[in-house]
This record gives sequence, C-alpha cells and structure tokens, in this order.
Amino acid sequence: MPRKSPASLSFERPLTSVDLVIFTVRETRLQVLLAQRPEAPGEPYPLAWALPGGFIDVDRDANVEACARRKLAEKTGVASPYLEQLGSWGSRTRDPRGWSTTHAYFALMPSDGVEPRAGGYAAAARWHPVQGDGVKERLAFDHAEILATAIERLRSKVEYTSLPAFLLPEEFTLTELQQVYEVVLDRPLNKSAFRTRVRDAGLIVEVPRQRSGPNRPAQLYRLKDRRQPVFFPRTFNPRAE
Amino acid sequence: MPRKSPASLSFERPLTSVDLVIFTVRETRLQVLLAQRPEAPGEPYPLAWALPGGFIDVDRDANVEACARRKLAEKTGVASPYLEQLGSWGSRTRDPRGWSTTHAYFALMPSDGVEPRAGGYAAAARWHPVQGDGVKERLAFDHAEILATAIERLRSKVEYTSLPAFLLPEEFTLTELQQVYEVVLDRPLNKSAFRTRVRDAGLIVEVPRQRSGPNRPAQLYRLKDRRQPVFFPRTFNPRAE
DNA sequence: TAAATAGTGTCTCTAAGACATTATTTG
DNA sequence: CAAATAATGTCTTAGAGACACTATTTA
Repeated sequence: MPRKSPASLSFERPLTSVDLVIFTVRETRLQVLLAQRPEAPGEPYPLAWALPGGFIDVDRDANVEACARRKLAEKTGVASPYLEQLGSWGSRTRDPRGWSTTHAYFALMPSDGVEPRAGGYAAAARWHPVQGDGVKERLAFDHAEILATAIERLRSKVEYTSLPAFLLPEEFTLTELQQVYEVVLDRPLNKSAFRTRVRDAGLIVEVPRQRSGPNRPAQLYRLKDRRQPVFFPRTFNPRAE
Repeated sequence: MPRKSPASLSFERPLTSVDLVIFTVRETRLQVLLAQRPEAPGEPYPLAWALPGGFIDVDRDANVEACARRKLAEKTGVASPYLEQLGSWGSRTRDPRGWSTTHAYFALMPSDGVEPRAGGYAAAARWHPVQGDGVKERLAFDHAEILATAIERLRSKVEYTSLPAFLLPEEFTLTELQQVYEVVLDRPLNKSAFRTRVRDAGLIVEVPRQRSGPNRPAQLYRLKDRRQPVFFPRTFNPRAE
C-alpha cells in the first residue's frame, strides 16, 4: 500500500530533463557533440563536458520529443535529422540537486555545414571523437553511461539497418556509404556483399550525377526515405548481436 | 536562450511515474496484466483498465528501475522476472492532472503460480489476452500506445532472441518452447530449424527428467541464464524486421 | 599507359525452410 | 499394434564472406 495518497499530488516531484547524444562522422571518425557545463553558482560539474540537454519547460514543450528537437535545433541548427529515443535514466543520486530523471535521445546527422553553437547556458559545444565506448574526457552526471549505451545501440543497429546513411549528406557514393559503416563498426566489410545488400534492400535511388576524381567516377545516390531506416534480413557478421 | 534560469530550480516540474507492461502466456495466448483505475475523487479515468504503475516515490525509490521492480512485486509477487526498459513518454496532455512523464518497462514471466494482486489504489488486476496490437478494452491515458509499442518490441525481438523462454516455467520441453514462440509471433515455425537454432545457440541445458504423456516422452530443459536473452545469428523469417 | 578507384563475378559457407522419416512411449 | 508426439535427416535456398577480375576515369 502506498503511504501517500496519489490523488493529492502533493508529494515531491523529481527534476525532469532531456539529453541528446548527437553523432556525426567527420575526418573518418565517429564523433559526438558535447557541451561544456556552465560555471555559474549552483551549477553542478562546472566546466565539465556533458551531453547537450536541459530541463523540460512545461510552458514551451508540448511533449518530450518536441523538447528534444528544440534543444537539437538550438545546438546544431539542423532542423530534421534522424532522431530516436534511447531510453531514460533516473535516480536519487545522478544529479546533486536532487532526485532527477532524464529522457535521452540519439540523433544522427551529416557533418557538413553543422557548426556547434554555444547557446543557452553552455559555455561551449564541440565534436569529440568516440574512442571505444566513450570519449577521452570525463563526463558530467551519468552521461558516460548514457553515451556508452548510445554507442552500443548505434553499433548494434548498424549491423542490420541502414542507420549510418543518416550520417551522410544528401548525395553519396556506395563507397562512401560503406566507409561510414566501417567507421562506426570499426572493422572492414566485404565490398560486393555490401553492395548487393544495399541494392537489394532498395533503400537508395540513383541521382543523375557522378563523383569525379583522378579515377573512374562513382555513381551518386540518395536515400529513398530520410526519416526511417531500412532493416536488412541478416546481420553483417554472423558473430554479431 | 532559455527564459528561465535553471540554476534556481524554481520552475514547475512534470509528474513522474513508472508503468509496467507485464506479459505472460497462458491458455496458449499472449496475455498482459492490466489494473483497473480507482474510483476515488480526483482520479482520472475511473474504473478504466490501465497498465499497472504509479508515481515515483522519491523517498522510497533509489532509482527508476527499483521503482519498477517494487511495483512489479506488489502486483505479481514475482521477485525477479525478466525486466527491460521500453522507453519513456511525456507530454502536457497525456494526464489531465498536468504535464506528466512515464518510464515504461516490460516484463516477461511464467504464468504458473502468478495470481494478480489488487493492492495499492487499483481496484482489481487481471490478465487480458493480446489481440493484434492491443487488448479489447479501451485503456486509460496513452497506455494503448505504450502497450502497442511493447507488443511490437516483443514480436520484433522474438525473431532473433531467446526472449520467449522467459515466459516459460523453470523446466520446459523444446516443443513447449516452440509453441511459445508461435504464440507470440502468431505464425507456425519450422520444427527442425527451430531445434537446430536453439541447440546451436547454447541457451539451454538438459535436466535429467522427461515429460510423459500418452506418447514418446520429451526431454526437459532449463535456461542456462535466467537474466539475459541470447541473440540468434539470423531472424526466423527473412521477411521480418 | 600507369595509377587509382568503381564496380562485378565466382565460389564457398552458414543457417533457415519444406517436408519426409524414424523413435519411443501409452493404451 | 495403433495412436500420438518426439526427434532427426535430406534437400533446397537466401544471403554473407573471400577474393579475383574487369571497367573507366585522369595525369
């Protein structure tokens, strides 16, 4: 039996925030956008790196996802990247200011033309290369755990979905697409198997253009659907989860 | 720029709850545990069926998962079933009492020996058969959406993991295991392929007992690990997500 | 024509699907 | 032995992996 009557709603409420794990690939590395914590009095983890995010504003945000999109636009200026919910975390101890919960989202976007914006209370925002299951810097709150979960989810889904395509600009070659897969998975993939799989899945369409270089030009493609990933019938490596 | 200073923490906080989607298989059907909403004044959706759950108690619950386990034990008496986070929902309108968020978990348990308990403020709790992407009854709040997400997640994971094994009692035959898969997926599976897959995955061990009937007795097995599911190298049906 | 990368073909291997066959119990 | 279900075997097929080979551009 609960000791308090829920009907009264007079009990203490946890803090509620949203955090974003924003991935891109630049310089052939998987990178994540981090914001530096403000130094203002009362702010925990001053100057530490953290996932961009913040408290839900019950007046401005109609729902949690809208809050995530708002913060995403504030940080990156990108209007409609791929966004999916990662999960939620909440405990008495994760924030020194009290019982708090956070709703974590992860976003994938091309790196071209995205310059991190400081904005809000964050002192600075910067791309950080992913190394193993995190970044070099020590993160604020439980953000290392959230980031590790996001990386794990991304790597796992990359085995059997077209997610990495959202890390590329509008038009790309099949080789570029394969390279993004290889960067995220951190292992080489078979070329002909990769191309057959991508073609059979019907997730891309040719555009009437080619990428030129000091070699045979490559056919350019774009995604059929920029919102939803496609699922492949098998994982890449039978050993994978 | 935020209009309010987060440092003060004086802004309004959403309500925070946890909801459970508890699945079992009984009478060869997938069933979900629902609780009836109380009729007390101030309570929304009186007498409607809803997912069991309730507000986080910042004094009793150390974290969100602990809160979920507490509520699970209150409703079913089962101490350690399979439990995984499903996601979170939150909006200004999902609860008439104000901006609210919920952290949804889904649990799998054997039906033997579990009698739903009323407990707490819920008037009654009962197993409801799953039909399609929900149940026959109209659910309170946005619980139909949460339930549909849980069913989708379960069906999807059943294609490539050993999750259904958590719906069975400690000891089971391979035929019983296959039947649970077929109930959840709502389609027949190939017998020899199923057995090869389950054996090769090494998720079960023989117990020195057999199930007798008016026919050849069947070997009994138990799970090697009652906590984590095993991932298969491919989905059952190549057509699946 | 050499360098470089794009793109394809062949052969093998793993595991699922269809379906038949054998095995072991009870009545 | 008949009935019933357990358990296995055979053959086919889809798609990944390894790796060689051909194609097309620029310098």
